[in-house]
Amino acid sequence: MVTRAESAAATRRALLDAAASLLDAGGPEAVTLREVGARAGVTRGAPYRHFADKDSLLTAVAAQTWERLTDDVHAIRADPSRSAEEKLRGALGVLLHVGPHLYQLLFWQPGRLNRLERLHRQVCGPEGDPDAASRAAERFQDELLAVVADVVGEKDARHYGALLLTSAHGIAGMEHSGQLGTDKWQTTADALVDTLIRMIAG
Amino acid sequence: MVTRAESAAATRRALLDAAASLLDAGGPEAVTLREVGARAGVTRGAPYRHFADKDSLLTAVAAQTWERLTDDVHAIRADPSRSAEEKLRGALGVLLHVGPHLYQLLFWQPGRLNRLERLHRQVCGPEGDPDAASRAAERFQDELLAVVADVVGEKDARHYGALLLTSAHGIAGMEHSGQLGTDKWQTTADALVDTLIRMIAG
DNA sequence: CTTTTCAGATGACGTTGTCACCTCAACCAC
DNA sequence: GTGGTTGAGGTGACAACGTCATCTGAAAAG
Repeated sequence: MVTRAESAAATRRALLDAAASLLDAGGPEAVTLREVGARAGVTRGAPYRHFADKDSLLTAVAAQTWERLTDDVHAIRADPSRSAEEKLRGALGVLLHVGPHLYQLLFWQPGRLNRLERLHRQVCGPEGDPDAASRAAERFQDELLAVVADVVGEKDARHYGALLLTSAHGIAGMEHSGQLGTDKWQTTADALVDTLIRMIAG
Repeated sequence: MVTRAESAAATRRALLDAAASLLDAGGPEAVTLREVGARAGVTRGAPYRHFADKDSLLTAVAAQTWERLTDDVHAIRADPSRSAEEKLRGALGVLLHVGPHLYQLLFWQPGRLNRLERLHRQVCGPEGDPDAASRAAERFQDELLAVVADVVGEKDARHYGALLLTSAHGIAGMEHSGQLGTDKWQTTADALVDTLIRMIAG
């Protein structure tokens, strides 16, 4: 016997998984609410019982992904067999190993707010609550910040943390657009991360 | 009296300008072929006389933008009143001052090839010609490479050029998503670029 | 002048996000 | 138990979009 809440939660999970799977495999254009619904075993209108609109669904996928990445970095941070520098390399590697399309979603911000969100902000005041995805991304950045602090010290952690995060972000983007392996640069993401860490820590 | 070629060239220019303007102002979702056509004074079907499809139009906008940026960097490189380091700072600044939506287009790659392009490649052989946008982007990178070489020397130019380009790319992306001015990092794009150049050149 | 060419207009089609409305089984108070 | 409520999901419909086939008219070519 399945209760209604269980069924709904399962459907919501299935919708998120289907969206992430479709995005990872076929890119943003492959993510249609109709196909997401079909993969989750429901029809095109059902997602609107769980998410305000398509943007909200994608935002939820991003939040879920950020949480997974945060857990990954947390696990690396707790691994006693790695040095501080190796932990930093691993933490940045977590970002660099996300699939291109899913990665783009992590740093994507939805368009204008839809009707429902606008109503929600109007009712709960302009300070409703920041995006769930933004908060999840912030937790990831906190974990990364802690790893950086173990390498360069608490004092310079913010400064070098921002530099490392932005640089890793750019390395990921350039790699995903296939512009790192060309004849011009002839380098790899790993080599660039190595150079960065050596410049900062070494 | 306007000849037909002149009229067609003017329409093509108007289409490109309209697309760039719409993208810059309203983001990707505001760029519809119907609105682009209307801004250019034609109807929705006319763009297909100048571009294979919407992706080709956007690619042409990207190519045009890359060429403008290349000229900007070239002008900075020829300015005798700046030091090599100042030229490098200026060249990276050219990238960082592109509007968010237009910037995203620069590093965007269109989806699957459409029918017409596929036919073209099939007729002209698999080695038709690489994307016009890719070639324009490569020319920009050549200019940047020359600026970097004047700072770190010819030998290390490729290595540090890749690092600078990827890092600047990431700084731009994080700034555009509004994640640099937060309480967590409290830094600016300029400060990060400064740190980078000081680490490499200083 | 006749014919060809080609930029542009127009109608149509399939797909998509979204909403209003309907259904029906799980839930809840009594 | 029973009757009313709730809420997940299905369905029809609509507007907007990219795209194509077809038509038109004027510039170019002969």
